[in-house]
Amino acid sequence: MFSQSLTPNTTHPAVYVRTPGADHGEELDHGLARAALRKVTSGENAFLEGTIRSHIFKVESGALALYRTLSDGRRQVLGFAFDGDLIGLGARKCHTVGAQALKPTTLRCLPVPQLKQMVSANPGLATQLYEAISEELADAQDRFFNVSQRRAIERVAFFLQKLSHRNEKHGEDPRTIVLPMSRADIGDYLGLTLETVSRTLSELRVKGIICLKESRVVHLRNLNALNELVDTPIDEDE
Amino acid sequence: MFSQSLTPNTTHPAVYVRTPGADHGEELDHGLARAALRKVTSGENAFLEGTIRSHIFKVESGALALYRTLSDGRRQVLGFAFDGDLIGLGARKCHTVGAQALKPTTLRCLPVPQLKQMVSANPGLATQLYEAISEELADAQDRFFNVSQRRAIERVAFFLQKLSHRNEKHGEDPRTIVLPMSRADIGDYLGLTLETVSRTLSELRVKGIICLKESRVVHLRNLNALNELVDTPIDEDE
DNA sequence: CGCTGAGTTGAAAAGATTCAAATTCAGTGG
DNA sequence: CCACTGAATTTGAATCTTTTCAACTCAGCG
Repeated sequence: MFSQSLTPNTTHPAVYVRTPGADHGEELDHGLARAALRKVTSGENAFLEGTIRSHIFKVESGALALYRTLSDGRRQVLGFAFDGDLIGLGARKCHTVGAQALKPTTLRCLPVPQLKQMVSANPGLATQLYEAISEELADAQDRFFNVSQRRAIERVAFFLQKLSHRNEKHGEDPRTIVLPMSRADIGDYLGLTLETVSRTLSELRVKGIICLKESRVVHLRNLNALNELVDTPIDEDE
Repeated sequence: MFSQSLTPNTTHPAVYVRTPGADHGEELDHGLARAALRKVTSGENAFLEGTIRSHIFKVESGALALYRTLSDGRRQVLGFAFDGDLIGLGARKCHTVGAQALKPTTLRCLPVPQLKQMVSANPGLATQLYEAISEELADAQDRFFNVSQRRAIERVAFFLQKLSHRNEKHGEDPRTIVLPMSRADIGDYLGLTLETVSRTLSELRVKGIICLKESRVVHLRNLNALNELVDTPIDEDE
């Protein structure tokens, strides 16, 4: 599509993949299980934008924000990574996004040469990586779809719905969402200011759709209403 | 990253790849060269969203818009494809986007089973597809980056810059851009209304950055100013 | 107990959309 | 060849949404 090759100054977005329902293959998991553990403290970067992609990582625990920085200092959060997610994948030599821990986080680190070795030893792995990235792209398009032409309330609903589905997949309560990220991080992810995020959460609370126990703990009181916000972009009644 | 696995109702975005500077490998090109030709008229769909992905296509001539449709009928254009671009790639069985011709277009059609055969015969092809998709993802992130948090004028500048770079790569005049798509298509691509796109082009004209010979022919009079709009999102002076 | 950072809320301003009207253009049929 | 029709585009004005700037609250911490 239009997008890829036209970009001139596109730093290349290493592909940041999270394990889908099915995982990336035993081969990969096996290699990762024996990989070194690394701890990063809250606020620390697992890797920086533009640095050599020496390892790929699997998040054991914690949470990270994947971001790019604008020339003027603003940043765009491209996604969040949680336990079980793979990050740092990609065909390019350098990381095209940074990965900053949102809280204390532990990572398995698999050196890229070792990954390459595994791929050449096991051709099926390349296909798995292809599929994983295909998922990633699907996700990026979905996010684009749900952000670029939508109102703040729809964007925030989309965000909460995603987290809810994630909880569901992990056998956790889909109605209780613990946010490891700040309002600013959410805003940078959804293309909104932190004030708008805050206001919108308040609006959802007033409408009885969510309940804010603490500022970082969201309880979804009305999942149907939330889903409707995501599905139907116009003609939402009060 | 966060995006991929959380999505519940994510239709899957077959990966729509265009040939990067380097192509997708002789193997693939070879297969495509012998593939059947198909003509689609302006407005016709090469394939529809949700239908079985029976073939992948290479655009021989013409132009297409790749889009998804919202439940309320609105649509999101995810990209445009021009001659040389590959479309229809992806790991999923069904197309997750539709591809509508913007003008009379010819396509090479390679059946997916044949592609699979080629991949199994040539493991390197899987890696090439991986890299191609990695590019595609890079592009999607770049677009997201340049749309979600930016003003209309910056979005339109980004769009024009992309087309200019594309021309450059193809040995065409980077200052003269012929738009095969309507203002509405551009709006659906940039997350703006068609009126805003029109107004913004007028604004760029008034500022002397572009010159509109015809409504579909844009001449870039001041590339530096255009690039600045893309690079620096704030503090643009009049 | 005062700091500091995160979050909330208010009010004014900026930006985009919506609705509507006018204009241009391409293609058609007389 | 020209008027006519419909689609695409441009432009205007009112409205709506989000941002911006600022004030205020709250919790954790030295």
